[in-house]
Amino acid sequence: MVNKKLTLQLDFHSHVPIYTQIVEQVQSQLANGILKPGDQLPTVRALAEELRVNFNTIARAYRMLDEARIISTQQGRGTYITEVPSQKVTEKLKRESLIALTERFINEAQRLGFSERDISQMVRDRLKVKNETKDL
Amino acid sequence: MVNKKLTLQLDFHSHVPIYTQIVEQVQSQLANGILKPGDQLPTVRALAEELRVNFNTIARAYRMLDEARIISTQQGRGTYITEVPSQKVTEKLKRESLIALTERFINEAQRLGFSERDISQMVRDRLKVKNETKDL
DNA sequence: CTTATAATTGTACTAATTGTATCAATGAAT
DNA sequence: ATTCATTGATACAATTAGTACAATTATAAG
Repeated sequence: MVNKKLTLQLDFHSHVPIYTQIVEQVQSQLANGILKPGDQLPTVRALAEELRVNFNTIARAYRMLDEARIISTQQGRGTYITEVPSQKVTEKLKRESLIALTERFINEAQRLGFSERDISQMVRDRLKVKNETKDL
Repeated sequence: MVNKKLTLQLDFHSHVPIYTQIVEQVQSQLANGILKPGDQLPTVRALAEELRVNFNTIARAYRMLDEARIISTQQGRGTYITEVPSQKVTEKLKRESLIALTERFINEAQRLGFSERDISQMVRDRLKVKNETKDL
């Protein structure tokens, strides 16, 4: 397998800045194993063109990921997922991914007009259903 | 279709405040389908200039619409009609989409390795945070 | 093989665009 | 005249875009 193309879903109407969306999704994909240590990310310009965004916006996201030691950006070479991210980092990443995932979920549900009660009830409900079918 | 220009009729002699007139007309145009979810509204300054009004008046109207969840204003980016599902969506459909949404969420979270406890705890947690920040 | 040059890539700094916050001025109602 | 809602003026903050630059790598000339 070559050139796993980084696929990002941006919501330009979201209140979440583009660079934050990029950061979150890269973190999530790393936590999920979609991205792996050593993988090269697209160049700031390439990704910018693909996402129809200014390359400085990508650069900003990369800088944030770099500061979080998640990627390593090297002028003139490219950007790569950091090798051997510590157990601590991956745990933290997973946690943050879950937070981001949960918030997206809640926002989506509320956008549909559901109350907090509805939402938490539904989560309980689905977890329960999952357990019951598993026990068959 | 691009750049549907927001057209507002203001009555400067009315005793109804300008910002109220703006709020009402945007609401009305949304209800009439003249404005649709995702549509970008003019910037506060652009609309202010067009209507010969101070941009703070526009900002105030936008803020009210934002608080009413009708639009989403984003500093540095712009203002958009909120992506809200129409009333035409039946309760049943909504329910079904919440189920689907919830199951996708749970599956994602479990794929990240989180337990059911983790997941429901995180949902409670995020809902709580949301409430607290709202009350500021 | 060494060196010069171009191409590619990230960085830094600045500007432009957009909404926010605060307070002052205006004007109508009492 | 006082009060209060409305509007305006000004300064600020956040996001994105523009431009020039520096580091690395690739390529070609000698």
